[in-house]
Amino acid sequence: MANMRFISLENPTSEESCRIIKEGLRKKAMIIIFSCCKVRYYGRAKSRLGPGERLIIIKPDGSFLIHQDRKVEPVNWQPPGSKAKVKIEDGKILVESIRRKPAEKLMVEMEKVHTLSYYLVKDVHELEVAGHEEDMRRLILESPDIIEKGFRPITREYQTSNGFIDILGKDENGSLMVLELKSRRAGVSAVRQLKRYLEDFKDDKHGVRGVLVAPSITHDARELLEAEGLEFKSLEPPRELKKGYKMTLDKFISSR
Amino acid sequence: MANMRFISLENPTSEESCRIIKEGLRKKAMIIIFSCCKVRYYGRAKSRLGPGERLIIIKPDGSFLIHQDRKVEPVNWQPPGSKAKVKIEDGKILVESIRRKPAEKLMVEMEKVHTLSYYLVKDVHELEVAGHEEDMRRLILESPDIIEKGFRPITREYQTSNGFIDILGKDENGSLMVLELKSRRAGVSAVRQLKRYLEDFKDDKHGVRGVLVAPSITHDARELLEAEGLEFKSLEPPRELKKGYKMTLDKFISSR
DNA sequence: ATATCAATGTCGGAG
DNA sequence: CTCCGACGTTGATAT
Repeated sequence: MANMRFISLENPTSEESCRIIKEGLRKKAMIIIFSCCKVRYYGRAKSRLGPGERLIIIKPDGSFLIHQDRKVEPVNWQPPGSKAKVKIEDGKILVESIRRKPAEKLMVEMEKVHTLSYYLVKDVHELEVAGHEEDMRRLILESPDIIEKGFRPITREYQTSNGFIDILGKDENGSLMVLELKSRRAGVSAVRQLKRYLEDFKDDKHGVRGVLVAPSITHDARELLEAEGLEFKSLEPPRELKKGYKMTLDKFISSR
Repeated sequence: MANMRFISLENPTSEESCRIIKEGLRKKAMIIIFSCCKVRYYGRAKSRLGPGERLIIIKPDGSFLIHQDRKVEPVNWQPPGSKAKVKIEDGKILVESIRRKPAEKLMVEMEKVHTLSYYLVKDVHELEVAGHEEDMRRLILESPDIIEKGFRPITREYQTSNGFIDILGKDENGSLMVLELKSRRAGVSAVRQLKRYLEDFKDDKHGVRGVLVAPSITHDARELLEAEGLEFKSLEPPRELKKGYKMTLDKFISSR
């Protein structure tokens, strides 16, 4: 059993639970508890959750999650870097997690632990994702003609008094073009954002074109856009994952 | 054992795992799996996650979470309403979760299941929270003098061409006041938002005051605010939970 | 179903 | 450390 990478208990006593949770915290394990509990939180906001059965997760990095049987979001949580402590009070297990700045405290009082386990986790891989606004930006900078024939980018992240323009460029006639990128369906707020950027250029002699670039646009946004004399260019964010990147990197490292 | 509200297995075979997961899905249980797995996702974006040990949660409402040993957010997930299926392929367990609209698919391929359990969850309570923007709004509408002596709200959620104003009112001299509320430290984006709302009123004869109401403000936001002739009022969101609300409601229901 | 907006948003990157 | 903006944001509410 010396090799055991995890421990799992059913219906442990409070004393057993307390001991195992402490052990898990000391070993920087991922601790999983299914129990009937009450929860209180105080910090940026304040909350209270009456008794019920929930899943509690304490991660090696200090992240602390309490999940109900619905929704993707935890009902209560603490971020990475938080410090957890456990003790017994009136025969019940109390788990606290504290964050220093901002000062926040999460308190879990367990009536009954159904299962308790901890795991010494081996996981080195990071998620690889494609399809973000940044992927669109790269695509446009590499292949500007995707926007329209003759489009030439000048800068990315150009600062105006109303925030940063995603891409600034010129069309084939030399007129300035301000591109606002959205990786998802664009709403009126995206149009308003584009409109604000253009305020800095309203004295430009050649005239300036504002172009919203997104996979699609809502009805209201389209109306506002046209009323403001702006343009829409439909573009899907590229969803290409780099092929074999990690493999190559691994090879490089192991072959040195 | 007929009363058993949960099942928990250590190092189950693929066949056992598949059977138990199916059973859990059928019973609308909360399924918890700790396993070495690879993950792929395709939908609004696309992602790939190489092999590693992770915690997988399938909730009765269809929510599907994959948690690594760090961070609060799941590395991959599906929202409530998604449909999960499980099968064995090449001796490995494949779990898929599909969402119809937008079309999204999550695929988990498990190399080795360390623990597998499911729970028939009893949890009726909802979280009670205080400290939101809405709590600030209520406080101001109930006690307008908190903003300044003589302040009188006219409407909440007043619509402009640039979105909804949180609270519109008048000061003791009859000048219009536009309040923008933030329950957290306000940044430049909050000031820009307030600035936009005021555009609709720039022709007002009495002059209009724009007031950002938040517990604090960033340095840059303060500078922009002052340059634009706007004001800042420091106000903490009240963090008062209703006392004994549920108790009273329960009593009411049980006493009918 | 769609659109809008708050959130203990979380998270990453830049200054 | 703070600040700023993107996110497969999620979740709730109003239309």
